[in-house]
This record gives sequence, C-alpha cells and structure tokens, in this order.
Amino acid sequence: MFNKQELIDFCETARSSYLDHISIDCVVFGFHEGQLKVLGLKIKNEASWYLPGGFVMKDEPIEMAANRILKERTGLDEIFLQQFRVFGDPDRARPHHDMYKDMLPPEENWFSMRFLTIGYYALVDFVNVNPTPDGHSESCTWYDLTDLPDFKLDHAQIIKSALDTLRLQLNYQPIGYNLMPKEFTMPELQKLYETILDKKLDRRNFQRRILGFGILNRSEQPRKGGAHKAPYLYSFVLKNYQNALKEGLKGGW
Amino acid sequence: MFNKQELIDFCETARSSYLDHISIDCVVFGFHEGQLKVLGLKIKNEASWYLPGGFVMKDEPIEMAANRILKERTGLDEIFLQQFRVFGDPDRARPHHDMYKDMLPPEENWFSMRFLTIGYYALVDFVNVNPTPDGHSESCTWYDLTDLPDFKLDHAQIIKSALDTLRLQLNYQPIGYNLMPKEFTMPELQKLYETILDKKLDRRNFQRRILGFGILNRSEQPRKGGAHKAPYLYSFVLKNYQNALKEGLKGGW
DNA sequence: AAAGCTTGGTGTATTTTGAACACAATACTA
DNA sequence: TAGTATTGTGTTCAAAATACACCAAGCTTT
Repeated sequence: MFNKQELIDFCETARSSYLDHISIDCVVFGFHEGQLKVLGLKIKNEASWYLPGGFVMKDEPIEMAANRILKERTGLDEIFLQQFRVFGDPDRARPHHDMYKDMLPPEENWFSMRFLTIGYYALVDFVNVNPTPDGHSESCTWYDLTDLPDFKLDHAQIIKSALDTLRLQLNYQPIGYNLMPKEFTMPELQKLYETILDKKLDRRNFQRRILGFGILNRSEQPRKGGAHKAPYLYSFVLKNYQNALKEGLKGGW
Repeated sequence: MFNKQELIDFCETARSSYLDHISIDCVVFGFHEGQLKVLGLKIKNEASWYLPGGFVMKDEPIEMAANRILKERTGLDEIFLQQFRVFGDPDRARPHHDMYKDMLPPEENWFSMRFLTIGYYALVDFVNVNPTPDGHSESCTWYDLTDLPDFKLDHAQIIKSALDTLRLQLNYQPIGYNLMPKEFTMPELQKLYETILDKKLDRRNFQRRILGFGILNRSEQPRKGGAHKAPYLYSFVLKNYQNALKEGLKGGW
C-alpha cells in the first residue's frame, strides 16, 4: 500500500492534521438494475477491499468530516448521511498495525495505534455518482451486496450493520430520495424497497401505502417509448419528504 | 474540581491508561413514582451537573468501557446498555479546555484536547440502584426529566437525544425489563409507557397489546393488601423478552 | 353489613388498516 | 387484430386498533 517514504510522509501529515484513534467509514448504498450496491475501494496489486473512509481533522465536526470523506470518494455532496454505530473492538485494525510494523517504529507509525471507527451510511443515486479511486486505490466501484469481495478489517461487518439499520429505518422513515433519479415510476420505487428488504411486496398495496405517505408527486406525463403500458412518473415532494424524515411515518403508540 | 496536584496526577494516569480524544457518557434512565428519572452527578461546591461518564482504556472494547463506567457509578451490572450516538462537535468540551488552562500547559493537560463522546443509554430499575458519588462529585442522584438541573457541556442535548432514541425504540422493541421491579402490575407498566411517551394510553387496549407480545407471565397470586381490587402481578419471561429484542415486535413491511 | 367509591379485569361493537385478489387500460408484438 | 406484458384502480375479506360498557374485588363510610 505505502512504501516507506510514502508512509513517513503520510504519518507526518496525519499527525499534524487528524485526531488520533478515530476514523470514519462510509457505507455508500446505491441502487441499479434492481440490485443494491455498495461502494468499495480496491487496493492496488492486492485482493483487498475497503470501505471509503478517512480521518477527522483536529477541528472538524464529525458530520462535516463524513461529508468531506464521502465527497472525496464519490464526488457527491449534500446527500443523506447517517451515523449509525461506532465500532470499537481493540483488535479491529490489528492487520493495519502489523502491516507497517517493520517500516517504522510504533511511535512514528500512525497506523500502529488503535482506531475506533464511526460508521456512517449514505444512500446515493447510482447514476449521479462518478466513483473515482484515490491515489492508493486501484479502483472504486460498486459491488453487489449479495456478492461482496473480500473486505478487510471489520468492514464486512460494518456493511452488515449498516444494512440492518437501513432495514429498520424503512419502518419509520421514507427512503428513496437519494437512491432514485429525479423521476421514477412506481414499480421502480417498489423494486428498491423489495431489494432492501429482500422480499416481494404486493404491487397494489405498495402503491396505496406509499401514496398514503403524501410525499410523492405524480407528473402529468407518463413515460413514453418503453414497451407496454406507459407508467406514470413520480417525484418526491422534498418538503413533505423531509417532514416525514423528522416526524416519522407512523406506527407505534 | 481538581486542584493543581490532583490535576497533574490525573493527567498522568489518564495519559497512560486511556485513549485520547474519546469519552463515553451514559444516560441512565430510571423510573419511580410515575416519573422518568436521569442519573446526574453534581460537582462539589458548584452548581454544575454532569452525566456519568468516563474514558476508554487503551485496550478495552468500548462496550466493556461503557459497562465499567456505569458500574462505577451505579453499582449495576449486566444491564441493557445501548450505544446511540457520537457527539463530535469540536467545541463541545471547550469549557473543560479552558477550566484548567492556567494550571497546566496544554501539552500536559489531558482536558485541553478535543473529545468526542460516545453516548450510551441504560434503563435500570430504580430500587436496585444505589447511586454512589465518586471522589469528585458531591452527589449522584436522580433528576426528574421534566425538571433537570443545569447540566454542563452538551449533556442536556445528550439526554434529549437519548430520550428521542428511547421513544423510537418503543415502537419496535419491548421495554421495561430493566426499569421495572421483578414483579409489577399492569397499571404500573402502563404508567412507564405513558411516562416515556408523555401521553395517555387506553388501559384495556394497552393490556391487550402488551399481552399480545407474549413476553409476560402472570403469577397466580394477585397483590394483596393494597386498597381496592387486588391486581395481578406480572413478570417478564426473559427468554421471550430477549427474543423480542432481537426480532423486533412487528410493524413495518 | 350494605351502599358507594375506586381500581382492575374482561368483553364487545365500530372503525381502520392491511392482505389478497379481480379487472380494466395501455402499448407493444406477432 | 389478437395476444402478451405491464400498469392503474377497485373490491372483498380478515386482522388489528379504537372506543366503550360492564363486571369484580377491596376498602371506606354510614
């Protein structure tokens, strides 16, 4: 990953810029062709994958850090980004501790210390993302949730945890604004829900329920040109959507 | 809070034992006389209150740290303890930075650094807790949620956030095992729910719904001796309760 | 001791919600 | 023009939530 000089340089920068012991990892969900995807970085010349992550600057709010890190990786800005958990096992980054232990003595090696990572997850519209690998990565691409490559450290667990949170969130918050294009059809939105939940939903009841939330606007013109009956196009009414995010959808007591 | 020598000693211990930049704060909810309470520490000779909190040892899992810290404060062990959020504003602990800035130079002063705090909340049975103040605190007692004293730093905000999480959790998880005594009556449990939600619930429908969860066991003997009709006593069926925690109660898709 | 008050347990209509399904409409294909 | 796949809407039936009514038990009051 780093050669010795790169490591020395990075450690110097890191030590002066970042908070010790703390990292952020982002689970970026995207949706495409009926599949839920996760953004992963592949290390050069290695069969090693990582979540897009980074460190918190000494004077930076963590929400801002998460957004900055995500922007560096995906080019996206102002998207739904949610803290969901801290992963704090003392040994979670041990492979990183060991990786450079022969290059630099521990007190000079940024990676020799223990890191807690704050997990964030994001939902982005697949087509608006232009994944760009940074200098240390060979590629930055989408991976199918059902067919993940070999994520290192505890990153597979972090993905799993983010997915659990997402599924839970579906029960009391609207989803989709950041995962769908501006305009979409009802079956497309349904497919998103079915993919996240990994289960079939009834077409008619889904439509009724979603519309009942009052967060969708149906446009006059149906989508033309495709095969079969032209479906209506919907878009989110941002104001109502954000209100539903705050207030919750219903359920409960 | 600390005099100079105490500060020097503490900083030395802290520096060798704890992770930099990271703290844990616990919002401990208790329930008594129809009121939801929070455990708060009052600083000696000051009108300053804090949540029970502490630091993470260099080699300690954060869940263990949270439990240790809580045990130090409440004497309670093996209780429901849940991470709910990280508070990471760069200025959140500025009052602490400044407090000792004239006693020690920043590089020796543990409190001069920025701290992120991981918020945990706990639900405990009021009568089983024996709040014991540590050496730096004048008292460790319960405060009514509707009448909180002047919590310092962002601790009032942390309490608010924990309460929001608790209310949300009520919609998909059972509550009460750690807040109620071993045996309790249905009206007592209902009072807990009403207090957390801050709203009245229908007596009959509450009973039906709670019993429908299948997590309660009704004992043969009703409670005798009180005025009026003797109510049945209930207790949680731990196995079913824990299963409901995992599986969730229902609702959603 | 009987009436009355208060609290707790159970039942029962009514309304609302959710699940399952039938059918009509549209646009392409053959 | 019939056939097929897909989308939009309505209808039925069951389950669940809601709002009450009533009964039972224990104490108090007279």
